[in-house]
Amino acid sequence: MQSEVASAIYKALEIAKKSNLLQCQIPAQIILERPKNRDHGDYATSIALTLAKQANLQPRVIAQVIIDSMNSNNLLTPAGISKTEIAGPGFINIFLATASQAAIIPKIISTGKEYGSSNLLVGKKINLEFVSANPTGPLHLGHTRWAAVGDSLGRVLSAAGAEVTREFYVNDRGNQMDLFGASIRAAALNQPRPESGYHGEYIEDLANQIQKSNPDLISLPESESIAAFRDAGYKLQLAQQNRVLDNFGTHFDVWFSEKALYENNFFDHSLNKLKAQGHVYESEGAIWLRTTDFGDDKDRVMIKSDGSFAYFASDSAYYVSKRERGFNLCIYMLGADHHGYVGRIKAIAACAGDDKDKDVEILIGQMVKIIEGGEEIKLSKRAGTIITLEELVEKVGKDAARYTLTRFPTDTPMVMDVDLLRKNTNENPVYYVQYAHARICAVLRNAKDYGIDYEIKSFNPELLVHERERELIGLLAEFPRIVSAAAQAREPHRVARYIEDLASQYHRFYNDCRVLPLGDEKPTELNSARATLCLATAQVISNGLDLLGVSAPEKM
RNA sequence: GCGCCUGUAGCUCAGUCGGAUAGAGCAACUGCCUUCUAAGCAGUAGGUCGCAGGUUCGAUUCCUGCCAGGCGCGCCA
Repeated sequence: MQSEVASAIYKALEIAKKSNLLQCQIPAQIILERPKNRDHGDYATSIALTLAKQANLQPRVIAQVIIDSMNSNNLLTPAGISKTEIAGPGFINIFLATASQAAIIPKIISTGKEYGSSNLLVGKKINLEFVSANPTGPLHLGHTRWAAVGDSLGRVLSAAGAEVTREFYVNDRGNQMDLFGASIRAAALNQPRPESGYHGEYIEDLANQIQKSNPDLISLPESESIAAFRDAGYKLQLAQQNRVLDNFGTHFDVWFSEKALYENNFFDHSLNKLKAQGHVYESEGAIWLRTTDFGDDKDRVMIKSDGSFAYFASDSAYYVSKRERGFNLCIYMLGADHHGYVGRIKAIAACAGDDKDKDVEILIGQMVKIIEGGEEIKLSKRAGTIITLEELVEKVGKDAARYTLTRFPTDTPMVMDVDLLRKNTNENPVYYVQYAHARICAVLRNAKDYGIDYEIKSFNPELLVHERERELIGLLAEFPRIVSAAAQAREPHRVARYIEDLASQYHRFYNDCRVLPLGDEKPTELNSARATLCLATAQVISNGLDLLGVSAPEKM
């Protein structure tokens, strides 16, 4: 409906311009908004206000010209418009005819799971990198935020037509890995762990497991033994992360090994590529990338003066790898403690000859705090430091954890209240939304028992005239727009906020509009039409929850 | 010192092409179930949108400065 309305306005403007009633440039897109206030119609546009200046006319005069043009050229009825009015400084409020508004219902049902999808990002091949935790310990809260939001963003981008690869970068080389190996070995020997090593309880678990399956490692010469413990521990820990993420509903397409960047001369290849662009130089015995050419604070060392690779070497080669694997957009999701990397990653892209504003995007996730019993939880037995993903899921369940983490924009620090997430009331938005879905399913089960026919083919759109019905339908029609906007802005939380609105709107409808017959009444066409509306609503809630990776239960 | 993020109701937070009377949940108060799931709905109350300027028909939204809080500024990974 929306596009019909927009094009009707567009045509009206064109005609008015042709007949010299208006002198202005017609914008390519007519923006329709949903007014907050229902009295302002189903849609409203401020087009007359924005054109006022260049047309050199009062906004209200322009609005009148547009409306006259729509009237005299018979544009209203075909677009499903029943009424227009000019309001305030020059808004045009648009009211839809019942039947044309309700036409979205069968469309939703027949489109099913695909309703909300678009081709907005068709042709975009996106590398979505998130979590990328070091394989030296369990995933903690910061990772958890990305595990939820990143996965959801992947779903939203896919729904917008993009081809998305979810990627986890495994830092499987370097000092940290060696410290990790030494820590496990120390635990196996019952010796004190290295000063700056790893101290969580899980290190002992790893040591025990390795001892059990490979009792010989302990007796190897020290450096070999550390390496052996490192490699064995790394495999176990990575598998543990994989398993936990899997339980969480977050699945990666690629687990990319940092070590692999140094195999088959790939690093040299990527270095040559950067050299060819002219931003590599040597100084004080080290090899540098001149990232300051592109706004970074300082140049970065790739190969240290002792000949070893700096971490940044991997970053640069990794970027080259992504681009060579055919991705035309690389999205990095980083924790706030890494936001200092934004400049240098962008600079790598630019040094590789890419457009740092278009080919790379970096999303920063702010910190997550978790409170229970009114106090912040800081300690985790397992990790030795902060609470883990696994522990969070044990406490509140997968759905509540995922939902809560995805319903806030990532650039805001957030507080999770464990006690609240365990509540089954509308304090807890997950249950609020899921409950709406379960409620609809119950109504539909009962409708079936009544023999009420809510198939598309018997749907009569003229009957849904109640204010609550119209509001609900209007909101259902918004869903594709919400998903597209969420994809465009890389903000999956918009989907969450939308389904909360939708759930609320459904509950209001449910309260005021009886779906099923009362007592001995015989089912009417209105019962059917309302049941069909219920079915469409359930579909949209379910699609929305699915984009967040949260289940849509049929019973609660 | 420099950079990024944040500041909206008592609390937790929404509010991007700048739009009409700034919203939701909780907490407080008042109603609604012998009939669809009350895990729900309706109502009352609650605000100098951090502060001060600027841009314009119009600013919570854009720009500048300031104040407050969080985080980051290695030839570590």
